[in-house]
Order: sequence, then structure tokens, then C-alpha cells
Amino acid sequence: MLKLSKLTDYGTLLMTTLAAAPESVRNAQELATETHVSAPTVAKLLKLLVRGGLVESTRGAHGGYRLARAPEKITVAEVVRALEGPIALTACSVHGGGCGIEESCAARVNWRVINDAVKQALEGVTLAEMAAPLRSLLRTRTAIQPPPLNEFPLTRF
Amino acid sequence: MLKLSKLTDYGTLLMTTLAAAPESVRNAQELATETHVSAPTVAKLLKLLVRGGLVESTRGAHGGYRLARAPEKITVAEVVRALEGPIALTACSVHGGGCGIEESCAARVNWRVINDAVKQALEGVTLAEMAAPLRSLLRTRTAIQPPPLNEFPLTRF
DNA sequence: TATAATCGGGACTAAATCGGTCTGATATGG
DNA sequence: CCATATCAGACCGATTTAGTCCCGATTATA
Ligand code: SF4
Ligand code: SF4
Repeated sequence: MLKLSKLTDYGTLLMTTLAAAPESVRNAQELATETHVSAPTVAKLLKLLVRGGLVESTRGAHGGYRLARAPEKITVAEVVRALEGPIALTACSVHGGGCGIEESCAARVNWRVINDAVKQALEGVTLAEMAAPLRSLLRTRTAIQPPPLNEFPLTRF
Repeated sequence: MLKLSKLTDYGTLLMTTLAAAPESVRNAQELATETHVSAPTVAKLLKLLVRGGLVESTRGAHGGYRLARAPEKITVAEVVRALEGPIALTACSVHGGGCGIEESCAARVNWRVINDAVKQALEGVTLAEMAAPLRSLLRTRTAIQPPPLNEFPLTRF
């Protein structure tokens, strides 16, 4: 459904929760009860987010998790990328996607443009804005810009 | 991966192909060879598109398919909707999505705004533009507008 | 140092979805 | 009436997703 996977959805909720108190260190269990997401799932997500460099962990007793950067410096796009790889609406928008009919596809070039639009929409929203809801998002939405012309795919289409 | 299903992808390709010659009537087999998509899949897609009101079919000998409306009047968003239902990034952005933690979700309101942004991006692209690649898309991308304020969800967040 | 708390990595299963195929009914043109 | 071609739907295998569990590594603290 052009939809986010549920894991990614929960992941952003998790990050938003972390962003609400960026300094404090909380463990997986605490975050689970705060977000109402099941504990094992939270743990799994946090692992992925750590690996993606968005969250710092401290091990051992009294350990826990904390944002790796200031909430203003983390975009929703990064969260999505950490959890489910590059943002690619179509198979061909990531290199070597292996669609098979790329050569003859009339829609490919335009999908790429649409893909970029979506990507930039996600990149324009920071965790700080997610945590402090919606006022600032209004600005963000109009900030979507066309890419410079020379960035366009040099295809033989 | 925040990705389109392959069926939807092929569906837009199919529609783009139809839009390239909006007048002519072609049958499923012809469209399959033109798009390089397997024939049964094309047939399945066309059924869905007919049901969605985007394509007209004529049955019997010399039957085939044709766009129901002018290419300028059909948006990519409609194609996506016909093939995979309402555009909903998160489970809660469609009514009765049944997320379960909606009450306590800090991210919900903002996801809704992002969802609207993506939706409008898709609504801003017509099949005519897909068929005549990319020049006109540049305009479209900047045309994304914030919704009127009173359209915002009235939540107790 | 011993112990408890906590993360890290990965394997694993169940369920849902997706992509694709097939068959029979139905409608049209000749 | 027959050949052609869409229509509707069931159907299935493959893949992906969601969720759980286990065990080894690491650290604070008593
Ligand atoms: S080449 Fe065309 S069909 Fe293949 S993934 Fe890209 S847009 Fe889709
Ligand atoms: S309520 Fe929150 S967690 Fe549930 S679907 Fe909406 S955004 Fe996702």
C-alpha cells in the first residue's frame, strides 16, 4: 500500500520518544512501556538504530539508549533508511535493482523524480519537529525543492 | 521499504503506455508485449484498473482496453489507489486502521501531515506528464502546498 | 571479585502479503 | 452459432514481515 512497514512506524515513534528527552538514558524496557510497543520489538528496533548510527548505547548495569545526535540533526528519512534501507519506491531507483524491463520502461524516469520528491519530504522533517508537533511541519512541506537540472539521470530515454 | 508493490509499479507503466495513445484500443496481449510485462499479470492489472474506473474495456472480438478519461485527467495517485487502496503510510492514517496504540502515539499527528504531503505529490502528477517525460514534472514538484489549517486533525494530542 | 543488569547478535517461527497462474463464465462481432 | 476476447474469481508458491527467544559480552555496584 505504499505503506511504511509497521516496524518502521514503531521505530519513528521510538525515536520521537527519545527525542522528547534527548539527554536522559533509558533502557529498552522503559522505552517499551513508554511507547506501548512490545519489549522484544523495541529491543530489536534499538539494535538497528544503533547500527545505523542514530542511537548510542551504554552497556552493563544502568545502561540504556540515548540519541546519538541532537534531535534537530536527525531527519525522519534517516530513521527510515536505518530501518529499511535506501528510500526506493521502485526497484530501479536503487542501483542494480534488477527490474528486468528497465530498458524499455517508459515510467522509470518519472518515477525517479517522484521518488526524489518523497525522499526530500522525509528529509525535511527532523525528530525535533516530530517531538514538538506539527507547527513547524507547515514550513517544511513548502520547502520541497526541485533538484538542480544537472542532477537528472542521463538516460537514453 | 516504503516501496511501491511491483504490481503497482507495473500498473503505472501500463497506464503510461495507454496514455501514450489514448484513443486506440489494445487488448491485454498487445499491451503485455509493449510493456514487457507478463500477459497474465497485465490482465490482472487491467481488471483492477477497470474496476477503479480508470480504464474502459470492450468485450468480445476485437475488444480491448482504453483510458476512461483523458491522460491529463488521471493522476498517479488515482492509479495507486485503484491498485492498492487508499494512500496510507501508517496504519492510523486510514480510518479504523486499528493500530492499537493510537491513543498514546506521539508520532501520529505528524505522520498524518507527512502522509498528506506524499499524497499530494502523487496527485500532482498526471498520466500525460508520465507519458511525456519529466519536463513538466519540474513544475509539479514545487506545486506541493500545505493544506488549509482547518483541515488539520482535531486531536487531543 | 561476584553478581545482577543490560546490550548485542543472531536464529527461529508464524502470519501476512505479494506475484503470478489457471479456469470457467460472459459478452461481442462475424 | 461460433470464434474471439474480456470478466470474475479461486488458487498457490515464494517472499517478506512481525514478533519472540536465546545466549554471549559488557559494565556498575555491592
Ligand atoms: S524500470 Fe520501470 S517497471 Fe522497472 S522498477 Fe523502474 S519504473 Fe518499475
Ligand atoms: S498511531 Fe502511531 S504507531 Fe499507530 S499507526 Fe499511527 S503513527 Fe503508527
